[in-house]
Amino acid sequence: MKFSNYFSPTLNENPAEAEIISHKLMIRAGLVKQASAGIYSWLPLGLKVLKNIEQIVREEQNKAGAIEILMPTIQSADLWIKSGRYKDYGKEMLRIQDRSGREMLYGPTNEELITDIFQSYVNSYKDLPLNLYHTQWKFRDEVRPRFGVMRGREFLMKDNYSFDLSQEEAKISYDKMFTAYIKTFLRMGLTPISLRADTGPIGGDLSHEFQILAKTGESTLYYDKELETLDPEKIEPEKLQSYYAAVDDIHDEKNYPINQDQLKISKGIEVGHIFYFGTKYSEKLGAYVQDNKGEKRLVHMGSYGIGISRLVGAIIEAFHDDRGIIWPIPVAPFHISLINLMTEDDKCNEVSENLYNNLVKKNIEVLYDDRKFSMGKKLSDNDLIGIPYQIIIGKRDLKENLIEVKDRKTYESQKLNPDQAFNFLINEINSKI
RNA sequence: CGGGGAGUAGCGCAGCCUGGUAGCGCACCUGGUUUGGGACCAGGGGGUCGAAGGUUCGAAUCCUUUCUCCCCGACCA
Repeated sequence: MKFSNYFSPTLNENPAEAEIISHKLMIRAGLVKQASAGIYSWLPLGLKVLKNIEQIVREEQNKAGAIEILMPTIQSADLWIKSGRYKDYGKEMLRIQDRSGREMLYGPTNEELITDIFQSYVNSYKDLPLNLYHTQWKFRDEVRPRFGVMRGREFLMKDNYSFDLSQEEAKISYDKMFTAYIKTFLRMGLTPISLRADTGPIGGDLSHEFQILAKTGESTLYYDKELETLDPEKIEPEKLQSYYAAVDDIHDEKNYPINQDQLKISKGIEVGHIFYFGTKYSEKLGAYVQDNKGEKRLVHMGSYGIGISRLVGAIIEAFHDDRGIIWPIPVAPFHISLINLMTEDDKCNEVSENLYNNLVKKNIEVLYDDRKFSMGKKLSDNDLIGIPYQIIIGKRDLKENLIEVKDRKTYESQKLNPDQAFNFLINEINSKI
């Protein structure tokens, strides 16, 4: 993509409305624009990241055997009245009426709808286990939205729902999702810490939340340091669940079950939550199957959520410096910023265009900064946007047929000729996607 | 929902106390000069001062009402 043809409005100054670093950077780098409190428009760069995150989550869900569907944002109140939550949810639920005065709502979650879908079609234990998911916008009318997309009222969430014949089988589904979650966050370059959690208003008996480490995180986590060094190929859910991990209001300084030198303390941001809640909804909404003896049995359910839009902010909280964002390659909006410092110079243009075309042919995503701005403006804009690799092409080095390849994270750079740079980056990026 | 703060050009802000025809920086447009870390010179465009009402000869400024946004707290993916 040529920057001059793109739409990526960057800002020099910090927006008055933003408080935390990820929010500031998201606005300055032109990822989102606030539409109203806790509601955002996603601009091209932000949308690319959002889609990349969504896709990683999707791939890991599919690998774990979940099946994708798509449920609507607007739901009828009927099912919610049946489940009892139309009353319980209170003012957080955005209630609306259609033209004939029918009670509708903008879904804050989808247990009711999914259970209804399930009970409409599934009648036999032979069809279990079943695990359905979708990635859809939700709306929760928070008392106080804040922190940009990290705590929006409208937010994109992947949520899925597992159906099993028994509690034992439900635990197997639960552990599959647990494993998928760890793998998902590791793939994004994050360090996930899983914590046993209170089940909260969704109700039930087993629940874990997933936090990712970030210096600016809201909660303080105390956990076994083993949790920091997980091999995505060898995730053992039972073992991981046995490790110590607690948030600060649960952790007891004087009494915790591991050695002091095993204990790590870090800040975290919650990005996922999983629940096993048994037959709570199947009971209320009548989700039964027949078992092998022909007897009707309530299905055991679990639900699993990942805050996709929140992750965009959380990843920035985890990866940034004072120059801007530092995207991990798997979620980055582009792989390479190709910065042409001298768009007036024929040689610079020629080398830039060639390299750009060759990289694009190899399916590398390149943002080619061909804008007619001064060098400093372009360099700082690209640092702000945070694309993981930069190729800097200027008149000075080109006299010796050299261009600069810079790592956005370490800020280390090397001078290579264009062919070497091409080969280096192809290898580098393909090994990390 | 309780407490606090803010709405003036696209963005960031000054002006308000003490009423008198609205200003700065950035961005934007035109021309020129520049080019290895947010360029420079010259010229230019852009605001019913959040909205409604009131006081006054006169309101961005004083008064009333209202809307919106932000921050702190209680709650959450």
